[in-house]
Amino acid sequence: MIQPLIALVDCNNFYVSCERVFRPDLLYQPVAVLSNNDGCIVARSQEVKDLGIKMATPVHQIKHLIKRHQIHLFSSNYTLYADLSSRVMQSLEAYSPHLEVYSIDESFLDLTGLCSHTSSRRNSIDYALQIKAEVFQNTGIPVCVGLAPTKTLAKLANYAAKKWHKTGGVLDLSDTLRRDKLLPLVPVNEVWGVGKQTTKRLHLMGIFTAHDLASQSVATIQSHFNIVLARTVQELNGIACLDLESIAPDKQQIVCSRSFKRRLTDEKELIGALTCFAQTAAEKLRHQESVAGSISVSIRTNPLSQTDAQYQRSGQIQLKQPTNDTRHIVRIAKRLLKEIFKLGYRYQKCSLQLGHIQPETQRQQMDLFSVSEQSSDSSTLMNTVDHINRRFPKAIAISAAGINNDWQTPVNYLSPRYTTDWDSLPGVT
DNA sequence: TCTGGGGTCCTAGGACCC
DNA sequence: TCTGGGGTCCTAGGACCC
Repeated sequence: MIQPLIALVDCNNFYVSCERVFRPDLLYQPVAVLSNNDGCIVARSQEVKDLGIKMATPVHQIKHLIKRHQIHLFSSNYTLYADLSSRVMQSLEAYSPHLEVYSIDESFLDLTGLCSHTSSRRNSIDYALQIKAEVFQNTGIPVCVGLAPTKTLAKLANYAAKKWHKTGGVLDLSDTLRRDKLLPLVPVNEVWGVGKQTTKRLHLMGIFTAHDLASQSVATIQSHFNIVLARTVQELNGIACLDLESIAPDKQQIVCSRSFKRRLTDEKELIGALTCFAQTAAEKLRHQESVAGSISVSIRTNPLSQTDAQYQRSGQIQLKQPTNDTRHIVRIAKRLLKEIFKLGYRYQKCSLQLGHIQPETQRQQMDLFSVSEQSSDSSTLMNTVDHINRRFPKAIAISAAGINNDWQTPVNYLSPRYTTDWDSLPGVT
């Protein structure tokens, strides 16, 4: 039987690399990309990591470092990142018939039988090096490749390929001898699926490295923790428990939420924000040809504020009849907001959540006594709106969404949409 | 003054049923 | 004093991921 071979291809400092593709002058400069609100650091170049700046650090805490080291900042340019991501994934498709796009910057590829026919490790390494070179050639994005018989080990191989430069950005952990050498060097919190809380408890049990965890009996871990971590132990030992999912399942919930640039106190302004969220969420819902059976809305003040009075509440409604009509969702959201809104608080964040999502085609039969809230021409109208908005973004919107939404996030360091907007195409002089 | 957003999965516990 | 047992469904909350 052929040993399975999974590759994890992960882009290096993805958002930063995207910015650098069009700004080669920044290649060896410290570069960071900021979160939606220009509030936190969400991507760092190696130079920034070397300064000891951690992921999700609030910008205001490191102003002095930004100034002293002249760190180049960028607001998140998701349009650009999404486009480059799809180009990376397109390049990868040539290398395996089974590909799972795991996130915006990484994919699992099933290479079983594709490059192990000589059973020499060199062969798989060559294949991975080829993948790496082609992605860079096609997109300008550097990647690292981890190879192993399970997803968890492939993640680990990728971690090591990134950390130890002499691997050349490619590492194969198919060989158990090699695993025995590497796993004792990897802190247990670097294992995929082991987070902060689990790490704390593992430390108390004297488990500090990936090797320590792999040596535990599955039953022990299952009894002290849960099935998820028990699977991780098996995966670390080369026994696959997690399948490659080449077909992305439909989303089970869709969330839209934002922190506001400034605190909102007026119900009208919250309605405006909520209406925007409802439009975005409903559009996503229709894009996967689904309807939602429940809607919930939540609002809160800033929990980190020492001076503001705190308030947080959410409300949910199960719909008699599932919908994907923006107008209907907006109506319900407004009604929910009315129920939970309290005057006199400074609201920092608001979110809208669609749940109980099901395929449109399986929309349940109405019961005998309910009156349809979704008119028969609804889907025609929504399709038309989506169609127009795809060509002319935000051309059609619900009026309550407002035009001057100054609660929206500041983008002080936004780069152009180099690849998706004619007027932003980089020129050559 | 300023601290991201969008997801998934699992578990415990309550309600309810027979 | 004793106060069934087993099953399902739903929800809230925790933990994790990128």
